[in-house]
Amino acid sequence: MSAESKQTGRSNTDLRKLNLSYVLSQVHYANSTTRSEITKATGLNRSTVLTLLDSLEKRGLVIQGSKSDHSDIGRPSMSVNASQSVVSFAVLPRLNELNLGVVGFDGSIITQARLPLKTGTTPETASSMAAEWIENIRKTLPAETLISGVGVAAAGAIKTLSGEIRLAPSLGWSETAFKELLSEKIQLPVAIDNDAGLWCSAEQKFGVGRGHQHMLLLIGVNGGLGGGAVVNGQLVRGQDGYAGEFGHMRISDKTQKDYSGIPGTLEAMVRREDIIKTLGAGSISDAQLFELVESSKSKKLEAVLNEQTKYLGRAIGVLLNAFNPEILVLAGFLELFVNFRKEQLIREISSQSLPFAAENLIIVRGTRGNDLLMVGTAELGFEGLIRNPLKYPLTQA
Amino acid sequence: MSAESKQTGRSNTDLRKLNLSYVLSQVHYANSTTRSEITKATGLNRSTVLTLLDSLEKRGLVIQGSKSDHSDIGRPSMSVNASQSVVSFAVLPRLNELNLGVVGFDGSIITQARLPLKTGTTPETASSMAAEWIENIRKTLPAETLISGVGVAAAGAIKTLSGEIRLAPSLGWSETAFKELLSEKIQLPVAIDNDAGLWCSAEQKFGVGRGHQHMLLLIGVNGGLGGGAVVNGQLVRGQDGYAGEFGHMRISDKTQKDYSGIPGTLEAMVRREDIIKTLGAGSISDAQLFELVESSKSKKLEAVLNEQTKYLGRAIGVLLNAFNPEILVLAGFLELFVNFRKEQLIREISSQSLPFAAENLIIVRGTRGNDLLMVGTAELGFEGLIRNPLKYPLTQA
DNA sequence: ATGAGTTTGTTGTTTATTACAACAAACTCA
DNA sequence: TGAGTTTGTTGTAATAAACAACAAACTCAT
Repeated sequence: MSAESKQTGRSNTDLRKLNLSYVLSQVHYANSTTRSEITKATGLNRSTVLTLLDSLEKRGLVIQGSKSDHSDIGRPSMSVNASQSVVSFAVLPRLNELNLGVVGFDGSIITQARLPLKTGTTPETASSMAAEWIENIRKTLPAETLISGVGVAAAGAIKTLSGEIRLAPSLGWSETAFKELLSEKIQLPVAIDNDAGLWCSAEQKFGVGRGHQHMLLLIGVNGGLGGGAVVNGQLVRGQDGYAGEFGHMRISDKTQKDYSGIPGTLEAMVRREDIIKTLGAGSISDAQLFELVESSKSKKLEAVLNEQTKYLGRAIGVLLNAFNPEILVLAGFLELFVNFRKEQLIREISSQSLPFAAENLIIVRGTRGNDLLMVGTAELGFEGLIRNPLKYPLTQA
Repeated sequence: MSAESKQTGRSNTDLRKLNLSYVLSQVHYANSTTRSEITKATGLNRSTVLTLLDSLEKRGLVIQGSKSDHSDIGRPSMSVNASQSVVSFAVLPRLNELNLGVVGFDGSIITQARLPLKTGTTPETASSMAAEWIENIRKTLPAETLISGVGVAAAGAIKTLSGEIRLAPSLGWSETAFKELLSEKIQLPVAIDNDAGLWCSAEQKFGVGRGHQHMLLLIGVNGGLGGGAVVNGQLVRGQDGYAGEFGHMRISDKTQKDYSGIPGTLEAMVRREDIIKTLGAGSISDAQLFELVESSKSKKLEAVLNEQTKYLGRAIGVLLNAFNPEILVLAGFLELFVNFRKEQLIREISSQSLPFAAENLIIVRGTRGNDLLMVGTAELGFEGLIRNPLKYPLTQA
């Protein structure tokens, strides 16, 4: 499909920008690589790669090492690494905490903090807390540090272009211009997106979805079920950024409602709470949950899981028919179904979707831990830099 | 998202290829335009556009007219038109007929034919019929005609890259390498895709979806319900080309089955047949159907339509949550719901999806008639040419 | 009609960027 | 230790777009 996406005529300068951008993204996603590998990957001439890398190095974005350890024949190629001196901030407001971090362009988490967030904290207050933390950290960073930007991840409906949080039930926020609120306090470029979508994107770039151009992610937590889709290597955001709300897909005539009040949706039918209740457990982690499920012999649990697997399979079937992805990632408590119900799940999927859409599908668990989401959120702050490596407004720390 | 899609390093020659491709697509989609408009649209220098257009004209792809009728101030800009001497063939095998056509690069349908297709005709026979017709037409074309390629559209599961028809129920075909079958008979590049997806793409390029980057299409005919999605200006095909099978989305616990045997799907709940039966009508066209519905006072029809609107709204809600498109196109007999049930439909949609995903949505009828699909199918034959205007293997007629 | 004002076509020159060629450098291996 | 191989580096060539200048073709006011 070569419809006009938004491409326009390209000049010589644009050509260089494209090549710089591609080389920089190679370095960023590979973290550590060599000049000769970049030469092979780009298909550009050795001397051209030299020029490109030199100008990236001059800007402080990459570091060319003297030699890379290897044992191949021929002169060893110079190592190329993403600079740790270029950083992006990640801001993740959540139910009870404000999770903050500094992430290096090499993908390392340099610092992070968890500030408690009282219920009812306003966006105004939360953004001030984040701004203050960022300013304090900024002072402690080495003088040569360059700041690329700030990424914010929130659970809810986010209008990505304008940076508004339309509704974030777990935070009790609505209709807030959060991007503006934060950016005017810290004078840095801020981007904001839905957390599930960012997770999806992060799995594709750094996690289990590496190398896949078409993927789906479903993630279940206590208060909801979200998702994301990658099509042709790009996260699907839609017109305003509300795409990927797979939790609210209605798949049943049943009347039980999800956290948004819509009946019969995936989020209404597949609930962590219901499993916890059946187990008679309290507030436990996913890991603990999986242990309990594994050791349980409860018939009632069996029934609940059967029912949930049925509906999860149905929803996945719908999504496969729509997207025909290469890989499906189940994260959060949904890992449970990969761990203990994979066969049943696959049966449900195949009985409820066209066989073709599922025939080459890979189903995997998501990457454990919250580090991936933090890196993925910081990624928002790197996007502008990668798109335009030499002109993007990098700020001195 | 600037993940590595499939971009690679770009040379000066690639730069020219990109610009040629962009200019050519501009001319193709606008059909008739002027040099100065291309200059504005591309942002390239006047002299550069001159060079680009000259080399396209030398290859016989565009025609630069002496003058364009206008009444603006200043020297009039030269008109630029897509050449009608460049053509693509469209092949559309259907239930009872083989629809064939020659489409000019300017979007005009030059010739078309409908050959009867007996039930049970094999892919081998059908491809021979198509090949024979193409060879005959080829002889009648002016000597300077250049053939870009052949596009095939079929209803069913099409593995687009390999060109296999995995299953086409209405034709009774399965597991057929149709692309290979046809291409070896005519020695022309052949591409094949799902008809609903092509319709969607055609609506975006030439029809009601013009200018939209995110759109959805649902199309209902007698034997089934298909769809397509455009994300970031590109048709979503997925891993193998099976994406967009919205008819087989399961949205209900009910057990009535669709034409593929899956229960409770959109295709099972919203059926043209059921409306026809309620009306007591026989084999009628969509236009006749709409007239009958408009004049009917039947309570039974009322009930059937209410029920179908409910499920259609539910399915649309699911899709809006997934894709957040700018525009939704309802085509085939589904136009009915835009004509007579739009308010109810919108109510159903909003009660079953997040309000945000639908707030800026445009709902429209599809473009009437089969011409659009023919043009869209021929488009498959133009894709290679547009991607690489100077090197693509154009064949003399 | 006529000339000022405006926009586009065309051509020669300049600038930017990558490719190419040649050689030096750094490694492996026999 | 030297042949073979691959990479780094540098100077030059090739390619493509931008720029500048002028001619051409039109509108509009006088």
